Amino acid sequence: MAVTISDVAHAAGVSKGAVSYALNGQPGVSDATRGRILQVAKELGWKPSLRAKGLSSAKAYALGLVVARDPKLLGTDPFFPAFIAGIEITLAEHDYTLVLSVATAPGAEERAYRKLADGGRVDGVILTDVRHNDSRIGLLRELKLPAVTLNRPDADSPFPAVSMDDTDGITAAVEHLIALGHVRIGHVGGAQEYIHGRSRRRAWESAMARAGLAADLFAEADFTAPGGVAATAELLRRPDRPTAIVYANDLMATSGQSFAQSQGLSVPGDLSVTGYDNAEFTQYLNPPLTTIATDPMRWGRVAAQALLDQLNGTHSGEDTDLPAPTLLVRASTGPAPSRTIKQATK
Amino acid sequence: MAVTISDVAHAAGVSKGAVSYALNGQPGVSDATRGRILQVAKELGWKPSLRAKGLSSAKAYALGLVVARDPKLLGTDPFFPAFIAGIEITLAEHDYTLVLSVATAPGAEERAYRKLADGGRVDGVILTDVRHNDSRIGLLRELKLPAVTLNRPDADSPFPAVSMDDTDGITAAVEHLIALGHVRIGHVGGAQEYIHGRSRRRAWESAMARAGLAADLFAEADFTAPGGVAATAELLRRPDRPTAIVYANDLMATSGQSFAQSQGLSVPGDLSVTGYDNAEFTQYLNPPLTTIATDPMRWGRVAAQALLDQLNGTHSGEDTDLPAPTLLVRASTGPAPSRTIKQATK
DNA sequence: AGGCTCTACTAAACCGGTTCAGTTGGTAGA
DNA sequence: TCTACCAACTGAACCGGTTTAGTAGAGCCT
Repeated sequence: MAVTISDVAHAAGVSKGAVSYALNGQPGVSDATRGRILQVAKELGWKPSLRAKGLSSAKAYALGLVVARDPKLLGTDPFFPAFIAGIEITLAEHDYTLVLSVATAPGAEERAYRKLADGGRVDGVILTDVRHNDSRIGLLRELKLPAVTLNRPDADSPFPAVSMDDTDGITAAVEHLIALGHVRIGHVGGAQEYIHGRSRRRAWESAMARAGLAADLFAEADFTAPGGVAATAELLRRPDRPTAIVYANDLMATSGQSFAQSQGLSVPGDLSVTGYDNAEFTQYLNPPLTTIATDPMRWGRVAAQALLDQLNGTHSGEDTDLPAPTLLVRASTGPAPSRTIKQATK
Repeated sequence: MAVTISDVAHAAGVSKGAVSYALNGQPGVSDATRGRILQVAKELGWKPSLRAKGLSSAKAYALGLVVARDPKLLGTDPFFPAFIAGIEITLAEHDYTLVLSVATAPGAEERAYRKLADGGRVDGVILTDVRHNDSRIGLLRELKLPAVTLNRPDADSPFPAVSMDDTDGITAAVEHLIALGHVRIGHVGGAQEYIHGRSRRRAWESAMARAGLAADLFAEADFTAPGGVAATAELLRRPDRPTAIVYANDLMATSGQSFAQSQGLSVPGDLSVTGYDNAEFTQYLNPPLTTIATDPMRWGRVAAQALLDQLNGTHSGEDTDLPAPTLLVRASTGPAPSRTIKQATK
């Protein structure tokens, strides 16, 4: 329908091949001819057909991202939109596009990867939310789909990783609380199925151990708000209940803080709380949340670049380490209560 | 690299054409032959190449969505992730994929649409965040790119719209506040450049007029949290400051409520507050936010279906109306204060 | 002058599908 | 028995690029 390479060739009085060489900056045409062809192409408003290009060069000029989340969780996590924006910044510079799949139903995730791979819709994918012994590693290997993972999987993975350490942030949070005099510091973890759920828990354990404190106040949740409530309730029910809780993400911290307040506890008077992610709304909570400020946009930018490098063979093969996120102290953390612990009112 | 239609044809002892007919359910092959071909194709693990299919049938089998937002705002709006999930649900049923573009820099938006159109990367796009006299309508017309708009643009648009009325929700919020005895009900609007910013403002004005109340407590903001703070500050500075504020979205309501509290006002004792969207975190605010519960996922599902219908010519050409979102009363709204107005403490 | 190499280009094959124009064989109708 | 027609299939063109093999002509060397 639009103007094709043949039209340009005809108008410039050369063959299709010459036009292709000229437009791709390849040798095989004189500078004079190249200039004329480019001129004609511009005049005719020629735009290369991605489809034709893809067919002959066996590339899709697209990267894939499969997000497997509960729809409820999707709208709340501030990570993805910023992360995707970062990916786009990189892709826009390379005439690639992003194909996004959202898998909400169980089993839909594997189907989504297969769909992207089978038809050759994408040239590679970015793997987020890496899980313990993640089955997707094997799947992608089987599908022969190049990939980049966010953080290094605990299972053997042939794919380069782009990592943002979460140890430092959690450690800083725990040390901040210890400096405030807290001793019984609990941790509400994300699903331990995720490696970032695990690493944050381990970071909390290590920091506690280094300070000679017992890391026994742990409750596992699932990164969701209701999960945060349940886990917080569990910790507060303990006879030796914590005076501070380090949450594995902002959403759980938000709902946990809200729950504690509804039980008559003052934050941070009776309970200090820290989050993770620095979602924008956390600064408008009452009190504003002490949290750990990550940079998802940068993560997206770098991950996309690593994948592109891998596709054109210029990737070093080594993992990339991003600067660790830092602690952002706000008003949800304060000195440990000096009085004897009083049970939370039921 | 993979198995092609020629491989299947050879293995089944027929021509490429016959295989194509068989696999697409077209007439021209006997049932016996068709069965044999399908059998062979399955055995060989044949998957059609999207690229080849796209080239010969002049389709991309993909829909586009361009999101033009400030990166800061992106992470906070609960609308998009759920909306995109809805789109995916529909697309997954039709072997289409979603190409997502995020345009953060000014001017990037138009480039993004051109990029999607030029190479033939997508067969159509969904237009969100429709603006007053939206220039994208003309652009898409020029690019000959089929589209569906979310809500009907105020400028002349040839594209079908999928609408979710926001009048009812805002009206319900205002009436709820009036029933609680409020008289001075303000409105913090979103950017009036957006048609949903305008329609929410008009809905507030109409509801006030119907109750015989003056609609003079308006402050325009931009749907962002800092904007909500500024607009709230402006309204509270007025001598006849409002006892209730209807916000055009949750993010502004959240930051506005937080700001009012920081000024020593009690919510809802001194000031009642309503939001719009029902972002999950709003139920964990202190107090939980009265807001309007929309259904972005359904919107995405229906919009994608409308676009697909349009592409294969089965669209009626009429706009689709979705059920209006409803008011969700929580604790941020309460009876109007009976005492004389005291100035907010500075 | 003949042979050689190099540049600049053309013609055609190719990617993997769809689709159109024929071809074949069988059956029905006269 | 001859024609007409139809179902079932084949071969080739086609989509719009890339890429390979081949060629014409210029320039250089001996």
